[in-house]
Amino acid sequence: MVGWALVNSQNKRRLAHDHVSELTTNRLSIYLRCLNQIDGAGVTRVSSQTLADEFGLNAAQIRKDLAYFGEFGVRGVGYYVKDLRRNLRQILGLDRHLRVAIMGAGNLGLALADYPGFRQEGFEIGALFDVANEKIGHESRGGVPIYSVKELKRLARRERVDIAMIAVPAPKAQPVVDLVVSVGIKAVLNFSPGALRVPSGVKLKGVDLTVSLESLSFFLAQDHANG
Amino acid sequence: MVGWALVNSQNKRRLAHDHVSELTTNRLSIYLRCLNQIDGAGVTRVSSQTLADEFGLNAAQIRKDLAYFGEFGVRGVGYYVKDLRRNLRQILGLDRHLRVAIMGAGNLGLALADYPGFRQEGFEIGALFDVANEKIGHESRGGVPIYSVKELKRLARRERVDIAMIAVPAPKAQPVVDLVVSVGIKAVLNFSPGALRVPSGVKLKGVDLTVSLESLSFFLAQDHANG
DNA sequence: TTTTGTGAACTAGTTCACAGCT
DNA sequence: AGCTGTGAACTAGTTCACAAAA
Repeated sequence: MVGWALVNSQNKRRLAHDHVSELTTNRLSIYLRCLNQIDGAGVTRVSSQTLADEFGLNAAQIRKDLAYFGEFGVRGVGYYVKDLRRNLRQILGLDRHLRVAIMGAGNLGLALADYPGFRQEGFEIGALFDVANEKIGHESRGGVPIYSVKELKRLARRERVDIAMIAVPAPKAQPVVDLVVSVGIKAVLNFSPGALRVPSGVKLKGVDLTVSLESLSFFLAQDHANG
Repeated sequence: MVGWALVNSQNKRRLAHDHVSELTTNRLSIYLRCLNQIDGAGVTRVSSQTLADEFGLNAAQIRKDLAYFGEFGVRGVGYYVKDLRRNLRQILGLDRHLRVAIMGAGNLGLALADYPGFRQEGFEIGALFDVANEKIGHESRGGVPIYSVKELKRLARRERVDIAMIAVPAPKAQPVVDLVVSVGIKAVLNFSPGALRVPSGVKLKGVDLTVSLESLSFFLAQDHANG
């Protein structure tokens, strides 16, 4: 009963210092996707067990993850799909519109800029930034404008940027995050290989394609050696 | 002392049924990257402590991860960089040349095909596959040819394909992995959002961009609410 | 002396199982 | 009766701390 805060009469919320595991936040995102799907299919109520069976999850874990943020279920009934969906969107901060900037207008940056999955959940890819003069002034196929990195400070000041994605070559990644942090961006998704340093208060998440591939390679090597 | 196999006179290797955690295999890939870097800088010997300090890791964990696969270190000295690098490459299966096919020649598939990080560690992106007739016969900017999915079976038979990357729209992802599995590919890296089903014996790894972004959004929402 | 390799201790994460609510 | 919310039990992963080796 310590560390709780009643934010409104219905839902309790954890305080910031009670840190939520990243595994949990990842799952919340997955639960939301599942709910979107079954909501789209016209289902109005769902039990943790049904969700678990349907999507290969564990029922107790679903309940525990959700219960951490409030009492969203109804005993004997389950969860109301639209209701839980709305609550999850709020918990994940998807109720407010988030603006994303992509650093690096290479193949990967341009692909990310036009990735349809992002807009779908309410993210707005507002701008690409690059150093190459021949790219500046142009835009991605999907219409995201490419600016000079020198413009980042000015543009980030003019209109809030919530998240930066780093899609620059590895050696430029650290200086680019440093810049991104210096303009006040507090969340970074890094696609370049290798670890980056950010000050505390800034959330860094990495998508490391090399590590993913090499991890698969390991599996194949094991399989190959004895199996 | 149970579950070990001496594969050669020098190095012990775990048997396949002693399953290695994915967290460990991911770290092995990171260690290899660190070693490549310090090897490039001309360093010949390194202790777990130095590696840990340099790259923000834990020394005991490095030693434990490595010791699981053999006795690569020298007490009182540390690890010989080139030697350990070679051993890690072998453990990760990077000593043999791995061939990768990408399913889906959209923005993301094309970007992945030309991603320089892959070739660097010895992966060969051999082909893209798509259903769109206007793409077939063309190639990525970097020269990776685009084939019809109908050709997958024939091409996979002609020359071994070790890994498939799935970069098709979400609703096509499950049928596409099913196809990939049916031609005998045993390792899949999925970039489409949502979980996929594969038979046991096939290793599936997911890179879920939506989950990553929403997890960052959660952090911002927390920060915003009370901070 | 230095640093590995590793059991033991600890910490985090998951699953069980059931009291309690509808 | 049915299903949530949750302490307790369990499992996995990390870090400590030190004996053994060079």
